Amino acid sequence: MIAEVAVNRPINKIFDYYIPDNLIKYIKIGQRVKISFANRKTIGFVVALKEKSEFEKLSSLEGIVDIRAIYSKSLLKLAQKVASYYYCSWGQMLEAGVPFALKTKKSIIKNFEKIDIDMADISAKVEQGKFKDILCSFYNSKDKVNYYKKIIKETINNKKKILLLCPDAFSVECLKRMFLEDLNDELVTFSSQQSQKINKENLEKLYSNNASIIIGTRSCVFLDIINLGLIILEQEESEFYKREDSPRYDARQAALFRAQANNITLLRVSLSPSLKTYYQVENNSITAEKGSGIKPKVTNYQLIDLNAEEDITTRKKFISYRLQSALKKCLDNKKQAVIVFNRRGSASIMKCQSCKEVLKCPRCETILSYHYDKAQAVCHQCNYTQSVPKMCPNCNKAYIKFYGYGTQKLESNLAYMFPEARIERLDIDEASKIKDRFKIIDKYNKGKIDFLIGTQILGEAIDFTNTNCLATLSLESLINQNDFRGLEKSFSFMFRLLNEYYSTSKEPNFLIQTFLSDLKALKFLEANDYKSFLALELNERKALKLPPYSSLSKIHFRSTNTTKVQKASRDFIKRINELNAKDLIMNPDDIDEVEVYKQRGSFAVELDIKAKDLKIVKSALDTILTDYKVPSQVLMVVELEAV
DNA sequence: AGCACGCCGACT
DNA sequence: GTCGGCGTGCTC
Repeated sequence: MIAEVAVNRPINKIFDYYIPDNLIKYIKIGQRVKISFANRKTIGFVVALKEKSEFEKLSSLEGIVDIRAIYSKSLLKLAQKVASYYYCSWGQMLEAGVPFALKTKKSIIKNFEKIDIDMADISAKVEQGKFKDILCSFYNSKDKVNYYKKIIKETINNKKKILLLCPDAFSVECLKRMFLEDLNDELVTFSSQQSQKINKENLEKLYSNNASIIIGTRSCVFLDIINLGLIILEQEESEFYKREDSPRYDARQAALFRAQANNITLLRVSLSPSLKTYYQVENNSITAEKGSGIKPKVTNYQLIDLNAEEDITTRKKFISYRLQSALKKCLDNKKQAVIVFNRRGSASIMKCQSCKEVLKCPRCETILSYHYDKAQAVCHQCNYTQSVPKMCPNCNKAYIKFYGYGTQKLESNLAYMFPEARIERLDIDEASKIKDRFKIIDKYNKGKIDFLIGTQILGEAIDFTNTNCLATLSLESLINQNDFRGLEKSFSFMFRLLNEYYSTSKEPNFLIQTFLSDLKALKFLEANDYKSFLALELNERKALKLPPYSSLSKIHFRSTNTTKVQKASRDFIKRINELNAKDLIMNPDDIDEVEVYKQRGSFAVELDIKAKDLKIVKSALDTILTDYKVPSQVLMVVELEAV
């Protein structure tokens, strides 16, 4: 017998392997197998079995990795579809979908006699149902979770299973906690932050058909689930659904393909739907369903315009008088406050007083931030860390001076202002692990913290009941000028926070302290009118022909060799230009305008391909990438639909 | 992706 | 003379 094997290489080809007699009775489609490929030992995926091969000089399989097939036939098909959509090989996509529990290479099985689980063929059963694509929005996470519980029970009653996809490991843990009481026996969770032991136990539980709700991150969209009846996308607006490295697929797109193939419902859930989804609702490709709950009214809203604030010393401390008095009132009344500030560290810039040289990351060329807890300069891009030289390393004439604010500086300023207050920070420096994040959140929820300073990692687990002050100082840092989606992202975050806060706080005060006080969008925040905000933003995009009124994809080239990235990207531009494709905009379109930048110690180029719709971009990429070979030592990442 | 093969330039 | 650059082709 012959196995058709897909390998984790950028090769659009399937390779035949002879199955040795002793393995024939164990081999299954969807299993991983140990093979020798191009003189190297590697792992491949069995995508089909057959009696004969056209190829004459076949090698034999060297072993079977999985007892149970990790992919059903329909999942293999799904992976193939997603692979061709995102321009990677079948094998690369299958590799990206391997369950967390099976990712170690230790799982190679030596003893083939102890096989007792054999469920691989059960999922051949085809579901009868109807495909639907629905957006469901809520004002707060409590309403959302109650709705989840209701729809999960309904689905379970129909003897179907639910795949609940989360953007990150933190959300997986949040939902797990919320479901634990009611649904513990039915629940399994998967994430890279969970221990390997738990991931394994849960996979075992899923495979032995003892789980009805499967909660997990991105790659779980490829989990083999028998009788899947519903896919939920939690926080559908989150960018974390997109994989950062190649294959740069979007789990939301994969989930859509899966729902379509299985004739089931894809439920997109959000407290602040993305502009793209909202646009699709407007154009009737997604159905909007009204979530339960009442829209909270915004009261005691204060916009603190830093341009108008008179006291310079206060401004220097970055805490305005009005914020200071609101915090004092909180403390006096034994109430809590949450202060949102999105910049980590203490100083955000370090500059020589003489030559004006700024300390930069040698790997990324980004500006380093100072973190006083470590007493080190840190790159927020790649985590590069160095000590701060006393004298300027460039001119050796003067001291390095610290400018700008971060959460650590804010914390120390608040501690100076309110020595009696219990202040803590919730940022990646303070809580890099999810357990630590929950420790801080639980402490706050128990009333053991007066002021909590948090970055955007402030999740949905915070209980605002006793919080009488929510302040944000983050508007300017959230609105990233380099990204036209900065406004959407920052306001989506603010609306989410605002609605959660006003739904739970008994005596809410909301303060926005900013220099950007005349932003139009702020009015919609005060009115809690997210829909009008989206409409405003859509108008802006329409005028500038930006997505969703156009389709923007990116081609990334990376290498440790500058000339090689430059050459590769120039060659790519030439190929695009030779197509003479109508309505296709390449940026840059001139080979002399290629800009190489530093990223984590290597060199990178980013090319934009823009058109009226995705079809035009895809047809150009189809023609170029079919016979395209990425030059050696260069990494190419196709980022389809970059926004 | 890696690696081998093969064809041209600039060096001990 | 040969060492080494990288274009092309192959991997069951």
